Amino acid sequence: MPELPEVETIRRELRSLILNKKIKDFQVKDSIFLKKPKSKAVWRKNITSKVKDVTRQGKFLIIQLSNGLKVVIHLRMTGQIIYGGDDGAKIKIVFSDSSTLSYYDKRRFGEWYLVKNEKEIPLLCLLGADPTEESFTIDVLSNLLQKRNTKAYDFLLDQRSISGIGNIYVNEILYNAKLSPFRKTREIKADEIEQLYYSIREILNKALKARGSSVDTYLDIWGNPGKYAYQHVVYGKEGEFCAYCPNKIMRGKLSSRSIYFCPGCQQ
DNA sequence: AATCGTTCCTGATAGC
DNA sequence: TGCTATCAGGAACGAT
Repeated sequence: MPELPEVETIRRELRSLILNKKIKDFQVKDSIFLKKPKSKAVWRKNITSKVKDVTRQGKFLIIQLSNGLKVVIHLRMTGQIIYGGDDGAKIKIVFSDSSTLSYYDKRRFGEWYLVKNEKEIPLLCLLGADPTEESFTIDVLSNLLQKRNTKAYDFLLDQRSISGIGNIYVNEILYNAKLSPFRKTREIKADEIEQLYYSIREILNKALKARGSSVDTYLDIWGNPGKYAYQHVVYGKEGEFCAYCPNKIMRGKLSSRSIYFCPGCQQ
């Protein structure tokens, strides 16, 4: 499940690798990933341009081309981007120096767009604050929490409030902040908001330093796993003792996905 | 209008 | 042992 730290790790290294390279060919083995346009031929015709920049918005990876078009990729659950790669790739970008980028995706949920404007992608134009930016302050978080009337867990996962957090980091963040996943956003007090803010920053920064979490299929562009899963304290840790109290980490269901939390610390 | 539950997809694994 | 059923989760979609 590539979330902000994983997509950002990919972006940073991909950028320095493919900047100013010209795309020579675009090979597609499975068209399910091409969301807009859907035609393989239109992609092949329009993608042959130079890479001007590689950016990220939330969990979207964006390859900016000199011809003004943008290749927007969302890895969803099992999407992988590998520099080089093999013949098993579902999509392959070939550069004029013969280097390649390969795309793999076991569960086929990934999304590829080739658009003039990000606004053509429904969720992308609605994305909320990037929690790793300087502009994301305690006040910003506080205002966002007031605007919503939902549970802390659902709030953090909603890409329209804060972008980039998925199920691994939401569980780690809430535990670190000692905040219940069921807590209503408007009922969170000022000192708790401050703690939540620092937990968001700290967990995402540490995950970024460790090059992300490889619990399922995530790999960096070299095909190597990230190391943050070794630092997970609640995600996938059902039944293990909490580090701060005598309780054990519990697993439950919220909004039809798995939540992991300490019933003692996160009241 | 905003929130909540269901669906998509396939590989891994629990359970009979 | 071998098969089937269930689970995993990001975000669109439909229902409330």
